[in-house]
This record gives sequence, structure tokens and C-alpha cells, in this order.
Amino acid sequence: MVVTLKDVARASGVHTSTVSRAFSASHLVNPETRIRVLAVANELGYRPNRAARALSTRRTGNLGVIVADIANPFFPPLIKAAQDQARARDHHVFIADTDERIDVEEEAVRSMVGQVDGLILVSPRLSDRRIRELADEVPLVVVNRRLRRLPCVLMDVGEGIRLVVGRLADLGHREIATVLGPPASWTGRAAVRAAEETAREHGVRTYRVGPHQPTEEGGAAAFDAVLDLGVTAVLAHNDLMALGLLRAARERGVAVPERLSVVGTDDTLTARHTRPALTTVAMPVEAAGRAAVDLLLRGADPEVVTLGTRPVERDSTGPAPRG
Amino acid sequence: MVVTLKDVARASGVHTSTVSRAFSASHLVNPETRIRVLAVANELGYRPNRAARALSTRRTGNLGVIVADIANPFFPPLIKAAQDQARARDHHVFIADTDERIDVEEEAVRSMVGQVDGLILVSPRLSDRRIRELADEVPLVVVNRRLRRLPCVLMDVGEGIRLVVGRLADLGHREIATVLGPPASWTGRAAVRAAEETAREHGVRTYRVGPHQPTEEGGAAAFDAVLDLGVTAVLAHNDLMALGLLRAARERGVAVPERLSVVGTDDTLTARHTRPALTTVAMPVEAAGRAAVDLLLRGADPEVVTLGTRPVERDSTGPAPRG
DNA sequence: AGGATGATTGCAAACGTTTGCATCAAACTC
DNA sequence: GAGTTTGATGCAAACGTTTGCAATCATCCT
Repeated sequence: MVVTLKDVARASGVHTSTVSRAFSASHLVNPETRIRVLAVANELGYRPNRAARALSTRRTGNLGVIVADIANPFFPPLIKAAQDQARARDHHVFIADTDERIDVEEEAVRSMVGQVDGLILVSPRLSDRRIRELADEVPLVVVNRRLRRLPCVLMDVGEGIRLVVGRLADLGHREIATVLGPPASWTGRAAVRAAEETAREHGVRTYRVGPHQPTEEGGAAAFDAVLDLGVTAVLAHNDLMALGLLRAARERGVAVPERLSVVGTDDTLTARHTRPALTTVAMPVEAAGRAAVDLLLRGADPEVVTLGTRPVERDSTGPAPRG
Repeated sequence: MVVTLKDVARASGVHTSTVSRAFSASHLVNPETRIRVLAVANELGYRPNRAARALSTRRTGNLGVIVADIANPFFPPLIKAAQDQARARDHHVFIADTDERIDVEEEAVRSMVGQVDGLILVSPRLSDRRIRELADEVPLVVVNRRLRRLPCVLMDVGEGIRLVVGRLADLGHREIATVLGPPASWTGRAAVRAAEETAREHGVRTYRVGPHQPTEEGGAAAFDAVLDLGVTAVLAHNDLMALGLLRAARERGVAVPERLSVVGTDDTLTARHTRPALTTVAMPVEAAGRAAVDLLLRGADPEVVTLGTRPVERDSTGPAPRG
């Protein structure tokens, strides 16, 4: 039924080890033999059994990427970039979606350990301790979370956020709210920290709302609280939440940006198509995906790659309304 | 370093086979022994080696899902639904993105054969023949493509399209364009067929534009041709392309829906947030994901599951402009 | 010429599980 | 109480590769 090395060996009159070498160590076998063996293998329709190979070599040729939510438009470009890079390095990528749930994340990780040569955890929700434990079992790199002595790829949201907040201050805003996403989000905390710091420097007051789910619904749910604060501008944890805020604003008849300026984070494709188009902070997602794969496959010493971010000003922000 | 069955066996004074059975055939081992063994295994931090298990049993506990483009918002909900269903059936899901490229699809399929117990091909671009060949190597189910004697999950776009076209006819439209996506798209062809059929019944003329890439850019690229035809309504292959049409219309100063009605397909999340909000045909993506997993794991006779679709009328469609 | 070198191949032992079969004791059957 | 079933475990052969080692043979060097 299924063709194995042994079949190919028998059919071409050599030992299985020679066939094996013809495939994976071609310099160790006579060119003529190699060609003959490959021809026979091809004719028989031989396909190497990856499980067996993995058992023997302890390498699978697969990488795992674990993300919180593929439906969140932030992740797909990162995944695709990682995939391209991995393909270029002769590896394949398995993706798992954790549904923003820590138990599912744990399970996904567990299922991948042992069938991949390395793991990329994107914005993981697991505890630092758990991640370090995992790092002992399998090579891994963490994206958007800082862990000492582990390879990390970080997007410096602070950079973009500082510029955005400065810009809002220039536009006359004196009170800004930040809408929080998952408490375990490293970037989220970094963004809030940068926002509050910059605001203080500019004599702008800040308030926090949330945490809420990092979804459109989560953003909508935060709207009333934002309104009650009486702020003139709001920074959302991501574009999805900003979308929810925009929708809620429209439903409540609050004009954006005339009465309230709304800023997202991520610059996902949809940001351009909201009504009004969303001002947001663009993240270097493709670069992050590629960097993560490189870090993983290079297998070098723990290293931190930091990538910059920049604000994209569109129509959801404007001058503060006159008091 | 890494703990194997043998280690657990030695530490708990039984044979490896007993340890193995304690895990995967617990009714064959004395309850007391089992508990002791499991305790020891747990303490030692034993994790079964999946490659070894796969080699021995020829089953991996993994399913593969292959999609054209995870960045296309049509796919993630399907993937997530499949993932949930698989998890409920004690399986894991590996995802691969083919980037809409047939060679990458071939490669992705190849890499998965042998490391999954079954494959779900969503809107595959491979030839019928190739898919049938694959079906001999690995159990598979095809989503949104009809192949005799293979298990398929189909979304009956025709149903929704017929209703939409009827509605456009009622609104006074007499000339409609369809913008084509990838020629290999089964749903695309079904949709166009349904549209043209229904149009004919209503005495409405139809034109075809394309094919173009099923992306926002593709949609924008089609706009001029649509405009030249002088039609009053256009059906896009998917929401992304409709988005592109909307953007191009705005840039060219063509009012939607006053001068041109635009209809998408898929009802992705973004459809709600375009300006104007997009009229589209909602697809039963979650149901399809679940059905595909069920078909695969049930392993029953080839079976075809057909799921209905329905139009969602929003603001991008309206009465035809008076001639 | 005689030994050293290098290229090519075969041999066989891993890799970590699962599983059919054999074994053995204890518990039944009549 | 001899024979039979039942339950629990061990034994060893798979599963399909890879790879260190040894064997063979031709070639090269001096």
C-alpha cells in the first residue's frame, strides 16, 4: 500500500541506508547510484514518512505559531510573513488559535511541543513562569512580550503612542481616556505607560477604562464609561476596539472627531474603511513575523529585536471641541 | 534529559507496555497500578512522543486545514469553528495558508500528508484530478467545491444571489455587472451562474468583468471597466473586492448607491463598517467548518452537505438611477 | 610495492511507541 | 478439584527512518 525506504531499496538493488542517503545526504552516495535510486523512488511514488524521520532525527521541519485570535486582523499579516520566511528556510508553519483563552493556549502549546522544531508565541497570555518552563522543552521566541534571557521580538508601541499623544495635546485635548484590553497584554501595558507619561509631560490628564475584551464588542462596551468621563479623546487598545467605539458613538449620536477623537492601534486593513477613517498606530507586523522565524532558526543566543511603530493620522481625530 | 516510557517503567517497576497501556488503554491495566504509574509519570514530567506514537499507530490526532488566505476575513471564522469542533473530538488543527498560489497549495498539502489524519481543503485551487489523487493518500473533505464521490461541504451561494438579483431587479436595475475572482473558484462560478440565470428571468442584462485578484486591489482594478459598461449595479466576487469597488467609486466621485449599487459576498465583519455599509450575501462559514470536521472524523461514505445562504441588505444598494 | 587515503556502500542499532501473543495466578464452573 | 475463564502483566516484534561504524575497493603517494 504505502511505499517505504525498504521497497525502494529492494527495487533498486541497494541497501535502505543508501536510499536514505540519496535523499538526505546526497554527497555521500555515488552520483550514478543516486540518480537511479531517485528515479526508482519517484516511479514507485515514495514519500518519506515524516514521523519516522522525526523519531530518528528529533527534527520535524515544522514551526508552530500560536496566536490569540486569527480573526483579529492584526495577526494574519504576521502569520503570512512568518510563513514566507519559514518556507524560504525550508520549514513549514503550523498555526494555532487560542481564542484568547489561556487554557486553550496551554493546550495548543502542549500539542505542538514535540511536533515542531520551534514555537513562536505571539502576544501570549501565559504566565512568565510557564513560558520559561516551556522554553526548556522547546526552542521558542516570544513576540510582543519581554522576557529576560529569552529571544523576543518587540514592537515599540511606545514610540508611536508618544507621537500620537503629543499630537492630540497640540490639537488642544486636555483629557484623554485609554481603553484597556487584556491585562496580560504586554504591548497594551507599554502603550498605556507611554500614553500616560507623554500626557503628563504635556499637562494632559489621563483616565483608564476597562479592561474589556479586545474585540469590537469590548470597545462598544467601554463607550459609555468613556463618555461619562467627559474626555475629548480616547485611545483604544486596538483597532477592533476603536471600531466598537466608533459604532457606539454613531449610535449615541456623538460626532467623531468633532466631539470625540478616537485613536486605534495596529493599523489593520479595516482601519482605512471605517467611517470616519481611523487614526491609529501602525505596527511592523510583517517584519516581526520574519524576525521571529529568523531568531528561531538561527538558534542564536537569546536576543531582543525591537521594531519601531509610527502613527497614521486619518479622520477620526481632530481639534478638541471648545470647552 | 527527555523522559520516555522506559524511564517511567523503570521508576515504577513495571514494563513499558504497562505504562503505555496506563495511558492509552486504561481498562487493560489494574486500577492501582495505573494510578501509581500515572503518578510516577507525572512526577517525572513524562510527555508522550507524538512522532513515535504516530509511527506506531499511523494516527496523529491532527487535522489539517488549508485555506487560500488567512488575511481574507472570510476564512478565520471557518477555521475557528473547525478548530472548536476538532477540539471537542480530541483532535488538533494545523492551518496552512497558500497565498492564493497553486504551487504553494501543492506544497502545503504535501507537507501535511503524513502528519495529519485528515485534510480539509477550503476553496482549493488544485485541479480535480490532483485532488482525487490526494484523496487516495489521505482522508479529505473539500469545502466549496463539488467533486463526485468525495465528501464535500457546499455553501449554496446561488440561493442568496438569486434573492439579491431579484431584489435589484425590483429596484429597477436593468443592467448588472459581475466582477469575477479566481477562475478556479467553484463558488464564484456558481454565483455568476445563478446571477445570470435570475437576471435573464427578470429581463435584466448581465456583463462580466475580470477575472481579478480576490482582494481589495483586485476590486479597485475592476472599477473602470464596470463604469465603462454603464451598468447601475455590480456584484463582486467577495466583500474584499466590493471594498475595492467602493473605494474606487469614492475616489472617482461616483455616488453609491445613488449612481451605482454595489453588492459583496461573504458578509465578513468589515462589510458592516464600510462607507456606505455593504449589502452582501451571508455565508454559513461556522457551520461549514464544523460540518467539514464532522465529515472527516466520521469517516463515513462520501457525503455532500449543502448549507444555505441569505442576502443582507445594507446601504450600498438602492433604486436604480433614472435613465 | 606497500601503505595511506578516500569514496562508496552495507550492517545494525538506535529513536519511543503500540500491540498481538504468551504467561501466570486467581477466580470461577459444575 | 480438574478444567475453564478472566484479569493483569511481560515479551518482543513491529512502525520507517537515520547514522556511526566497518568493510570493500580503487587510487594516490613516495
